[in-house]
Amino acid sequence: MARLPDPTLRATILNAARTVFKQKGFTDARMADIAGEAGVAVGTIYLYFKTKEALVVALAEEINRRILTESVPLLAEGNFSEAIERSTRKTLEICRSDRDLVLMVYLQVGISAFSEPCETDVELGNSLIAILDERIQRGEAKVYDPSMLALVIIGLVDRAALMGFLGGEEEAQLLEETLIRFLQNALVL
Amino acid sequence: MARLPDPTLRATILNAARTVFKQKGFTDARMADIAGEAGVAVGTIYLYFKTKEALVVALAEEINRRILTESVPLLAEGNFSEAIERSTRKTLEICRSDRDLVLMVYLQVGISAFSEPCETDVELGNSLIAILDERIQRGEAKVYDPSMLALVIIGLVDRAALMGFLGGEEEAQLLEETLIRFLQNALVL
Amino acid sequence: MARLPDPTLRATILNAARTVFKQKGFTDARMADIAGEAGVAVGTIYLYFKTKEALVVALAEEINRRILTESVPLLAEGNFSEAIERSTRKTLEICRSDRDLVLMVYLQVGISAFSEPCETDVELGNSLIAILDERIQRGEAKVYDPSMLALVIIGLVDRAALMGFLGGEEEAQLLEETLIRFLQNALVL
Amino acid sequence: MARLPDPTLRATILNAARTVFKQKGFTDARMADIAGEAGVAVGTIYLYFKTKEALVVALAEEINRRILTESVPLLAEGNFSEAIERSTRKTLEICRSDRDLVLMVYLQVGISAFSEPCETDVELGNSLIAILDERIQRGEAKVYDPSMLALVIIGLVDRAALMGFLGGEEEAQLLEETLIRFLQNALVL
DNA sequence: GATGAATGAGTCTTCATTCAT
DNA sequence: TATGAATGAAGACTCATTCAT
Repeated sequence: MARLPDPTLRATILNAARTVFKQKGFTDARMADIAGEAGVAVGTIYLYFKTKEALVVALAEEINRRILTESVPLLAEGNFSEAIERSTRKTLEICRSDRDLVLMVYLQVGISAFSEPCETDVELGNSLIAILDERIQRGEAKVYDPSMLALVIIGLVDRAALMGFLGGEEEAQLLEETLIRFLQNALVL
Repeated sequence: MARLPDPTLRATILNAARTVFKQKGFTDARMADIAGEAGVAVGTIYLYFKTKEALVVALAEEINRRILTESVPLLAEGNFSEAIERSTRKTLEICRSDRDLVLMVYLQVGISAFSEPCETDVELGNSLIAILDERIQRGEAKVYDPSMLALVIIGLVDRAALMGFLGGEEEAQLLEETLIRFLQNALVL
Repeated sequence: MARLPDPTLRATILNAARTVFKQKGFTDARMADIAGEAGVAVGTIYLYFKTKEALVVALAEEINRRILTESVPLLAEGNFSEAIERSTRKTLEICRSDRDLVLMVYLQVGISAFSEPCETDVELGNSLIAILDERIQRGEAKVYDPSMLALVIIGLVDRAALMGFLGGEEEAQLLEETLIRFLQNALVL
Repeated sequence: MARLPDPTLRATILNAARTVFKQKGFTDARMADIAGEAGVAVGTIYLYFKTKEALVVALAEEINRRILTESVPLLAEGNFSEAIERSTRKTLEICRSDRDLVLMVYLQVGISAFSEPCETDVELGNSLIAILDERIQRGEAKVYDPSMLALVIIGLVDRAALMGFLGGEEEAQLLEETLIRFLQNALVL
């Protein structure tokens, strides 16, 4: 019986991968598990993703993409100090609703440590650089090298998101406030 | 009386593990490689380390221990702003001379993400908390929750160290300066 | 549609296992040897048999099945004394043509001594019990507890088959005659 | 601290081996377990036994030796029919008090199937042959080839012992009675 | 004799990936 | 496009045995 071509199959598989990775971790997740969760055959996964690692990268890209479109623009709008707060909260919120994805991003560090950063990593960096450069030009931000600053901020927020997850709810909240003030103090002129 | 346990063997094996992990990464490093590098039999490794992962954890503990004894105390001495600079430079220097270990530490995030933080992680955090608390009490540092602040700083410096390694020498230098000023701005009252 | 499962592959693998077990014994037989003999990949074996021991059990079931269908029915037909002779000769013949399998059956005693008897063991016992009970009812056989008698006979013939193999051809023949008369004297009224 | 030379160490080790083999089976029993149970170092075992298998053979010899000295002579004394009963009961009693050893004997079949029978196997066979031959000469026993008959009887009793153990107490008793009458019917003229 | 640290050969099994259908 | 049977490389770990003390 021919299955109708499913244009959303890629997304279905990716969601299945997320679920299974969350339950079992990267190493213990078997492609067969993911196939089962997605309701497809193992071979089908390979029509959409070249390797198991590609699934992780795609998952990481997904959260990067969300931050890129939902969180980063907030940093460019309005008063810098408030922008930092809004943007940081948004980023942590995104991470919170996809906590497993954040772990994936970190896992990916292991995967890509010796390889190339993925496309959205670069995009995310560039967007941030542009915004920070603009803020510096306008005299709203302390003067840093924008590229390095972007690295520092991404790393910091990323790491804070992970740390928040490893602790409890209350601690996460406290960490969020600390992080925002930390960033404001470090950045706002 | 039987052959006495060789007290240096553990260190020999650990160094071999560092070398091999550096060359091949965690996953591609075979226990046989490590044994060969250490000049012992494979089984001997298992007399000192329960699993392959235990080698990584031990390696991570090593760098934590160095930061704890060499780098953290610098943060407590003298003028806070200068202490931040000295301590940060020292930390990055330690990381630089053991860049492979840093990657290991990051890899360990993958290993221990769902498990307990290792002993030295906790110690490192507590030391930092004590120092920051003291600085805040003395009115030298901006007021943050010390625990959260410690997390933020550890994460930040850690991440920066990793990032520096992924880039070139020049970029690493620039990142170091950026990081120090970032920390100073965020912390010093 | 995927490659269809090869219905003969299970038998091919089982035969290869028989050959290799015969040559090397259970412990020294490597799964790779069996795979090579069968002309399949190692992993393929695991599609049909859960473990190496499962191969032995399957082999043991095979000879049980043959005895059950070819040998046991002879015990029910015609004159009891002659039935004993025919059935015993047939059993030993089956064992002779599959001498390696008999050793496997014995090996299985080691494997399953503390676990459940396999399905065909039970079937074999039940068939024998039914026949012996019938013979006793008809006054053709000396009166024993049929269940226990079945155990005794199975054990005896089984053991004799093994012993015959361990000796030479001539001895085997002599053992066969001895066994038949032994059974006739013990059983026939 | 020098341990006093223990003349019973061989027996101590053998008993430890019996205990551990009983608990874990041959394959899963580690030499270290046996050493621990015996309260000696691993290397010490090798002063008394060449290999792990040698422990099994020694254990098997032990039960053979007991049957040889305690059970077989009973078969030579007095009325044949009663001698069969007494001897069989004794044999099964020996097996019952050392049920683990019987399993070892069976395990040994796996070990020695392709190698030589052990010394006491031969002795046991010869003793039995002599007695049966004598009984036949005296016209007390049905005429069989004594060698083959010995094999049949040893195998039968041995197997019955094993089977009895796998069942319950009551079944064992029933099996014993069945076996004795079976042997009497088959043997006594 | 006794010890037990060191050895290292040995292998079952897994599972990402392929490809015939 | 989808399937899933077949592949086979890969490797952590065990444990019987040795031997320096």
